[in-house]
This record gives sequence, C-alpha cells and structure tokens, in this order.
Amino acid sequence: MTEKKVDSDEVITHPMSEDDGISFEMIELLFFAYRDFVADPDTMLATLSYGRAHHRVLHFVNRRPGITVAALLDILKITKQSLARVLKQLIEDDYIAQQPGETDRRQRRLFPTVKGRELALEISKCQARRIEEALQTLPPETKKASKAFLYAMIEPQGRPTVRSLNHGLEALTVFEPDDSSRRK
Amino acid sequence: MTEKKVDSDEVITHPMSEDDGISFEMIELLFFAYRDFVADPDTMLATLSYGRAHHRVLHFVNRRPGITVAALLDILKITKQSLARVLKQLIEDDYIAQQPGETDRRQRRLFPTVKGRELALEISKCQARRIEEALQTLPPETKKASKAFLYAMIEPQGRPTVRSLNHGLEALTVFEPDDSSRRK
DNA sequence: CAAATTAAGTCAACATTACTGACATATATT
DNA sequence: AATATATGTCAGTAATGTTGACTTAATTTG
Repeated sequence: MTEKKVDSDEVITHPMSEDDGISFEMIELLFFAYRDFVADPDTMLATLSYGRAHHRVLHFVNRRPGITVAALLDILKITKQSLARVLKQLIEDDYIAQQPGETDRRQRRLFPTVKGRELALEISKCQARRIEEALQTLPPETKKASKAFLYAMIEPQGRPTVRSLNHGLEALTVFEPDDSSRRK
Repeated sequence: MTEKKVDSDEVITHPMSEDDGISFEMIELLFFAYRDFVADPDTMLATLSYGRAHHRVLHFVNRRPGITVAALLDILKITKQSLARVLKQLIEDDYIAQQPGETDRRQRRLFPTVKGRELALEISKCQARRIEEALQTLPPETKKASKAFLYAMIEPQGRPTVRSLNHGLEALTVFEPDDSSRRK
C-alpha cells in the first residue's frame, strides 16, 4: 500500500540531465531546429490556406515529376485518404496536374504546373536560405558532417529513396518502377 | 489569354534539382531524419494512447521540474488550450503533478512523478540510442559539427532557451524567473 | 486600499492532418 | 475469365492545433 503517496512526496525536483548518460542536448536541438525549419513554409503556405501536408506533396512532386500516387504515399508514409484530400486541392488550384501513365494507364502520374513549380521553388529557396545562413557562421566541413549525420539518422530502408532524390536513381520505387531494365 | 493552356502543355517534366542553386539534399535530410527520429516515441506512446504532444510536455517538465505553464507554452509555441488538454491527461494519469509556486501562488508549477520520470527517461533513451548509433558510424567530429549546425538553425531568440536546458541557466524565463538574484 | 495586471483554467467552436476499413472502378496480369 | 493492382472514394473517428471570450485567484501598482 505504499503505492499511493502524498503528492508532495512523490514529486521529482531534480532535472533530467546529461548525467543520466543521455544526449538530451542533441534531442532538443533536433526538436527546436526542425520546428523553426518548418515554420517558414508554414507561414508562407498559410496565406494560401495550405498546410504542411500540401507543402510536402508539392515538394516531392516537383522533385520527381511523374511520380505515381503509390510512390508518393511511400515517401510520405501517410495513408491514401490523407494524401487524397490535399492532392485534390492542389490539383483544383492548378499547382499539380495528373496524366495517365503511358505504359500503365491505371496510374495517374503527378506533375507540377508552372505555377506549382514556382511555389515549390519559392518555399525551397526560403528553407535553403536558412540552411546557408546557418552554415555561413560555421567551419566548411560542417555541411558535410551534418549531412552524414542526418543521413545516418534515417532508417536504412528509407535511405535509397533519399539518395535517389538527389542522384537521379529514378528507377528506385519512386519513378518509373516499370522502366527498371536500365538498372538491376 | 495565354494563361489557360491545355493541361499537357503547361506541365513540367524535369525535376527540381540542385542545379537550381538550392540544397534540396539538406532539406530532405532534415525531413526524413526528423520523421524517423520521432517515429520511435510515437510508437511507444501510442500504447498509452498518448501522442507527440504528450511526449513534448512530459519531456520538458522532466528537463525543468517546477516549470510554469507560461514557460512551457513559450517553449512549445502552442496555445494554452492545446497544452491544457494533454496536460490534464498527464496529471490525471499521474505522470505529472502540480504544486502552487512558493513565492507566487498563482503559478501552478509542474513536476514529474516517479512514473513520469521513468517514462520520459525510457523515451529519451530510445532517441539517444538512435543518435549514438548514427554517430558511431561517423568520424568523431561529426557530433560537434552537427550540434553547431542544428543550433545555428534555431531562431536566435530561441537559442537561450535551448542553452539553458543544457547548462542549468534556470533563471532564463524557464525556471524560477523570480529567484533571479543568484545570477545577473 | 482600490485598480490594474498577471497566471492559469475553462468553454465553445472550429480547422487540419492523420487514421481505419470498406467498397468501387478501371486496367493489367496470369 | 479470374485475379491482382492502382487509384479513388465514402463514412467515421482521433489527435493536435487554432481563436476568442470569460473566470478566478493572486500579485503588483498607483
């Protein structure tokens, strides 16, 4: 019966700290850095009544024009229903257009419109500016080291996707999984 | 009247790439790394029917036992209402306890219970493990460089808070703003 | 001391983003 | 012809966030 104590007795007053052998600093840096990192896009998109979800869809469609819905779902790790809502709006508002797949006409491939590309670039520029400004104040090797760290923080099975976005390995689930004759 | 073109004409087929002078790689690394970073806590807390919001409240209360509601709102940058909902549950479930402030009895200072501390530590350990595993594979200077980068990514006005969490500058809006006679 | 301010809680209403599960349609594949 | 796949859609629900107005209690200020 010692389970239920008086409130003032069971309370802990000393802070959790690095003494516990845990890198709280890094944990919190990730939290705060990411929070501020997405704040800019959030603000910009709010003027269009769009949210973070719209941004992500717009971004990856611009990074992989012709991406299929399935591949997009795989990147975003959200459900079809969640995607459908924001995608519908983006298409209605002419930021994204659909075209049936040439080889597989069940697919509805997603492409940015000119308007969509402009918006995506505007937002990315804003985020890139924050990154560049942060790096400016630091030694040049910081960028490489940070990239390596963030990359290692990603689940192994997600890493190929990330790489493919930057090195044009388009046949890697993301783009044209049918045209995989070139690799593998 | 050249604004409204046929769909197939106005579509953009080439990917946005680093050629546009923007570091998309870093942007996406932050996105994917953060997504996987919060996935572990999300999973653990889901078993308690808690979400990310609960985690954040629990975390900072453990990092700053005795924190006031106002200071917590300032860290989390959410509204009183959003906080109230999750805080109420955490108190009901005996993860967090309230005590009136000694000098200012309007305040309801928040403390972790033993149960709350245990949960917070468990989650932090999990996140720290991911960080340490990532760093293990990389040169030793990576940690310092990454910390510096993430720190520089935070809005300047938020940086003192981050530092205070790690260096016990408790009198910095976060903890005991009344008892500021000791420093300053 | 009375008035104003502050810390916190509460209520109502609402928006966004996410989820699940079931079902429909068209197209490919076997 | 039967099955599988890609996508869309519907209904219902949950978590998290917002705003604005109001209350209570305690502190500060004129």
